[in-house]
Amino acid sequence: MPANLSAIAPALLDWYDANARSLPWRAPPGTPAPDPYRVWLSEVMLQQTQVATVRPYFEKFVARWPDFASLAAAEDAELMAAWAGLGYYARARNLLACARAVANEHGGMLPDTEEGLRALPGLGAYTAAAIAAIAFGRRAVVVDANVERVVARLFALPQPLPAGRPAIRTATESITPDARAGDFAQAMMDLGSGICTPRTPRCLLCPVRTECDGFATGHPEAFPRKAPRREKPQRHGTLFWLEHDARVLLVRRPAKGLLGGMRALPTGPWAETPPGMAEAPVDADWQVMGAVAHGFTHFRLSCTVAAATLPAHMPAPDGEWWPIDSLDEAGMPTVFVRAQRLMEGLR
DNA sequence: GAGGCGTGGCT
DNA sequence: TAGCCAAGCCT
Repeated sequence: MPANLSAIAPALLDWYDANARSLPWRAPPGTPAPDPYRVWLSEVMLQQTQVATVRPYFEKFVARWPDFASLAAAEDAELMAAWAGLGYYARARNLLACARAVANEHGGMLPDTEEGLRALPGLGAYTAAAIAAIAFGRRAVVVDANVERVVARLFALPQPLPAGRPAIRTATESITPDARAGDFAQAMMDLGSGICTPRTPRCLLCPVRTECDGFATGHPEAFPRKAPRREKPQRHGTLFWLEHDARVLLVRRPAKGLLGGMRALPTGPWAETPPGMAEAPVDADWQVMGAVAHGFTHFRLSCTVAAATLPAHMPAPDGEWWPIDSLDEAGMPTVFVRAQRLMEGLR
């Protein structure tokens, strides 16, 4: 354990006052708390997603839906399309459910306690604590992947993740100040993303280097230790590009599961071996146009792209005929956009 | 507890 | 360059 626990928060807050990143959802250090709506929206977008990726989505969302009432009134389809490309699409479904709960059951106001926030869709232990601290000034123990790394190094905690999480939480609790808990949390995350980085930490720039047991070991990058990952399996599939009258057939994927609720090209099964034209939307003269690859969280996907035109006099299958010229506005996940780009390259 | 669930940046 | 990793949540 670091010799002087009480020195960590003041040193970190001083550093934050001078070095805080300027972010569109963040109030400058020392100023009144930012709009809870913006804090909530940014925190959900930032779940497992880096700042640079989130920023343009955040700007687009607040311009279009500036508060809970406007977001609660959005159509599911337009919300899902606006989220396309950001990933983890359950977040978008929960975002809408949460906005509607706030608008309809909480008088348009976000609960201002960790417990109240935790009960809302899409808000887990981390996000509830972060919003309580950042938007409402509550003392809350905020632990994300950055904080895990910073704390595991400060305390040189030897236990591998995920088993070591309770010890990390206890250690974080021991250095969280009563005042400015929101700034403290954001300072820890700025430190983790810019200085206390995973591979090669910039310890010479670190404001708490002198308190850091991991630095003292000479190998801070060794913390936190992690259990080995499982290998990702390879799967194969077919994406179907069915044209008719300068339009292409799109479908809505099932509400839950992979890419749930998103607009997409029709697909066959994603299996261990290439499925060929199984489950094509119509019986047509399918031609293989190329292939696209994509990595998901837990498997890799390699897809054949097959194209055809709708045979004359054949009844149209279920789905939307989307104008090919405006396909960018359909809001499809990335693997389908890759297939779209492939087809555009062949025109 | 462990696995499902996206995507892009970095080394 | 091919992993590794990320402001996690839900079941």
